[in-house]
Amino acid sequence: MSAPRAVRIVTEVAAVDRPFDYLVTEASRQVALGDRVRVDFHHRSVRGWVIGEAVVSDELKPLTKWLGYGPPPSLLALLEWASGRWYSPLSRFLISTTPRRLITSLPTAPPARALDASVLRDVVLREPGVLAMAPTVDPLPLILASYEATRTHEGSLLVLVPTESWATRLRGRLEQRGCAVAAGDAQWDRMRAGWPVIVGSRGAALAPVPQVCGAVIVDADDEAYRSERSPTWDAVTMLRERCRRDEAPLWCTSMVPSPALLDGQEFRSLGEAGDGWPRVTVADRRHRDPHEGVLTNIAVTEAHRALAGDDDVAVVVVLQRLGAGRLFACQSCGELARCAVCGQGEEEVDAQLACRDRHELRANFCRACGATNLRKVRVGVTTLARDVALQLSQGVSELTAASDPGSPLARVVVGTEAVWQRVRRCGLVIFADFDQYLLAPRESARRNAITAVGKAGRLVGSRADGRGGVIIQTRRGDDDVVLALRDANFASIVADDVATSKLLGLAPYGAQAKVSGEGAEEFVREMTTPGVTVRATAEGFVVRAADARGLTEALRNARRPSAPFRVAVL
DNA sequence: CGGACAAGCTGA
DNA sequence: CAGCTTGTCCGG
Repeated sequence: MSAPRAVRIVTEVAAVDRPFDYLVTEASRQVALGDRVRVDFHHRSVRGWVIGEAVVSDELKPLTKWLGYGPPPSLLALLEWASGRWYSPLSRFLISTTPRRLITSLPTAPPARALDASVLRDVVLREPGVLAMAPTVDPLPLILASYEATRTHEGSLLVLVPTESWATRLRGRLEQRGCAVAAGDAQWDRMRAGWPVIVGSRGAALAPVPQVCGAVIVDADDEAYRSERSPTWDAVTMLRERCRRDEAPLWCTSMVPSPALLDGQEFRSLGEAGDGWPRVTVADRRHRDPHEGVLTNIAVTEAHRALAGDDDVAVVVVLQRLGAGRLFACQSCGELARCAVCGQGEEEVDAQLACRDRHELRANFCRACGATNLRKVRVGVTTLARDVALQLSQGVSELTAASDPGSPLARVVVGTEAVWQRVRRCGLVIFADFDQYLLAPRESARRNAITAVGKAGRLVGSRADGRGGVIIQTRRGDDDVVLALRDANFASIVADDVATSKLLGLAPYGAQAKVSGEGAEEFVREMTTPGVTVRATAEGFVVRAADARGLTEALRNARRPSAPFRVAVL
């Protein structure tokens, strides 16, 4: 008979964000940190996780049963950090790393085998950190180099790509070259056993491997790495912390690194960056016939050339959809109506014009030439598809996120950004209305615009291979972003973004959280920590602090309100 | 979250 | 005042 033992348990009941202690009995076997157990909790039988040891006392109830393996101790510690960092119950994070079925035994992980010399021929190892990588550059050599550099260290290599379909393809390519790869809920036991390589999307940052020996995040600025639902954690921040704890190197690639990704590091380019970008033609609509169709003459000419090629899908016309907002343009000079304060596109408000933030409500006239004939210039996918079909005399497929993924595509496709998922290759991508990107009301709008062209480049190929091209239809032909795209040189854009982030106190030069809901006001009223500021917005409140640590502290120290509230840490 | 228990309401 | 609803408390 061994000495009595008690453990600290967190239950699946998210609303009760507090651990409770239970006695370990002979029946509950040798429970270890992270394991899943069943306990009687307040007249209910619930599942939970062991998160630590506890002091034995005769007031404790015994835990009912050992259920199976949970996250390894190192991941458990990371999740505890994450629950503070993103202000969320620990059980929320634990649930997201828990397999659907119970795992009661683990396989033995194979060794991380050396790769064939032939596979490594063109592979160059890079220093860990952030690498600017042009969109058409294949990240595989970087991943193979990281594998080769870390495979003799204890632990697993985590490889993250933005989408599941990309992960599936990459998994096949790595297996073909001799890597033992595990991924997904179905192979949870393999990951828990420490398989050499893990490949996945955002969730792979929380793969249940006992130790990380290295990690690669491809396209690290992709929005897919941030969770939309609460908790709003992001894979880059999470994996940075995980690699720091495991003393493992982390390589991040990005088409145009954001200030948050760079995190103060210097911007390094991988190879001749410009060559990996597509050939970009700017069709400036200000200097064109206002009666020209939705496609400019140059776009029509290029489209016919692409249709003569042999790509299954020859032409893709992309329309960035922007909620209900509509842009207004002057019919005389072609200039867009923009807010004098913030530069965002303006929309119609009570027969006048104003930006989304309503900085200035003003009369309906053109700031550039004074004319009063402003006109809506935004169209939806359906209208656009009909007009494109007429202009090109071609059958056209409409493609949105709601489209049936199995439906066949015509040689001309008109759609939203859902096209990046469906179309693998084409001859020409036309951005019907690039201003929708340039004038989007977000700090990251400019980088999103560039990234969209990068994704187009993955369909049409780079300027170096000369296969296809991208046409940008815009009324802002002299915009920095448009010029940078034409020249495939983004150094000044990156530098500007860093300067803006410093000025506005955005990550990594400051931290903020959005608080909303009925109890939001009561919650933020408690925040009196020096250096922490609270600002009211239309949706609730924004709490700002000098860094993530200060923000975490301010949130944790504030008393929880009685009314429901939501916190989204950015 | 959800069961326990207390206080409030109702109808015979 | 039993039987039911509604509200608040608290969990090991």
